[in-house]
Formats: sequence, structure tokens, C-alpha cells
Amino acid sequence: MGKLVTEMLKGTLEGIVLAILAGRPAYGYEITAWLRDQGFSDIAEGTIYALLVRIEQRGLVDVEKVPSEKGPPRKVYSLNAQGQAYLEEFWRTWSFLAERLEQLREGGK
Amino acid sequence: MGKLVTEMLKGTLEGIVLAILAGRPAYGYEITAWLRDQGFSDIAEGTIYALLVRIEQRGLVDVEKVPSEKGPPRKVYSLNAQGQAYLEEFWRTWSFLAERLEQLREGGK
DNA sequence: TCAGCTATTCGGTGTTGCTATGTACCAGTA
DNA sequence: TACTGGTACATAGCAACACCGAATAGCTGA
Repeated sequence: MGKLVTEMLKGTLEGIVLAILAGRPAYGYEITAWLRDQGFSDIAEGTIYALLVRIEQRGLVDVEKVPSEKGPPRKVYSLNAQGQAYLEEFWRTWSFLAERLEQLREGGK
Repeated sequence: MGKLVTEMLKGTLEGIVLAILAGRPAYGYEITAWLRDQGFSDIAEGTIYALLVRIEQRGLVDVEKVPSEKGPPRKVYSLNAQGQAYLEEFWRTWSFLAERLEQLREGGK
């Protein structure tokens, strides 16, 4: 979409991915494809992989290598308890921000 | 609040400031104080000033130097037509992101 | 004089997403 | 066999942005 989205994704993309993993385990390629489907047209693959590495190193997800019929093995990520807690914190922060912005938008009319 | 908010503010803080300026002209110190009032407890002053310089250089705001009774002169910023257009674009992008996130939050329950 | 509030500026840092590229596995096809 | 294309992951270099810390400067009251 553009620079605006890119900057806004900083900080939120991580939450988005965690939220996806909260629904079901998934692997990088799949997540990227799904996000593109959702309209995040220009999310780079590298971005998701780097992000997954980060949240893995922080201990928010568990990883399992699963062979694929169609290519190299998949790294399937699933949210663990720590990730769940972090995701809740993310939603609280998001709510805070969204409320303030909604107020600003109303006030600006 | 913490690192989470800091990262989320990337990209949105700019829109927040523009939205404030859409309501009325304002200067840096004032904006910072107002944001702190609103609960953005740890927004650094330097951050706002740097942001104001940026949006000025991009031609989104007009600037006027106004003497203060209590200190050095204030740089009062006001949103111009270009800034108004940019703000609308910001709201569109924000809506897009907020909708996706809201869907994710619902789906995760 | 000096502390404290108002007001702005700036250099350096860390995090993050993007770009571009490379690696690797597999199926279909000419 | 060689080539194309889809699947799947990794990484080095870059730019943008918010933070931190310190500096500068004007004014007021103790």
C-alpha cells in the first residue's frame, strides 16, 4: 500500500502474527500468503521470517519442523503460554491506542 | 507504558499530531503536555519536536513564531491543505489496519 | 544568584519493516 | 536432461522512527 502502512506495521505486525498463531499453528510462507490475502499486499516474505525468528528467540512461540510434500520442510510455529500472555498485553496496548485515535477522529469532525 | 506502545507509535504518532493540529494550531511543548495528559505517559519531548520538524519539511504544516510570556518564543504549527489531505490518507490507512486487527481479535476468541 | 518552569534543538541508539538476493526441495514439461 | 515455476526459509544492508540524554535559552520568584 505505501509508506504509511509500513510505518504503522512497526509494532503491530508482531501482534498480528501472534494473533494468527493464537488461532492455529502456522508456518512463515503460509502466514505471508494469508496476510497478502487480507490486503496487506506488500508485506515482504523476509519480514515475516525475521519476525518469526525474533518471537522465537524471545520464547513466545514453540517451533516444530514438519516435512512438506511440495518443498523444503516447514517450520510450524505455535503460541505458548508466554506468547499468550504477551498477546494479551498487546491487545491492551492496542485498545489504548485505538481509543485515543478514535477520540481524535471524532473530535476532528 | 513500555516498549509495546513505543513500537506501535511508529507511524501513528505522526497521525496523532496531525489530528491534533487539525483541531487547532499548537506548539511542541503544548502538544507534548496534552499527550501526557491523555495517557501517553512516556512520550519524550524530543520525539515531538523531531516529528514537527519532519512534517514541516514535508510541507504538511505552516509555522509561525509567536512570543511567549513565560519563555522563549513558541513555534506554532497549523495544518495546511496538503496536511489535511495527508491526514485523510492517514485515517484511511488506520481504518484498514484497525479493521483487520479487530477481525483478528474477534476470531481469536 | 539560583532553582525551576517554559520551550526548542540535536547527536547517538535500538527496533523494525523493506529490498534484494541466495539457498533448497520438488513437480511438470519440452 | 535441462528448464521453469511454485514452495519454503534465511540474511545482509538500508531507511524510518521513537527514545535518551544533554544542551541552550528566556523568564519568574525565592
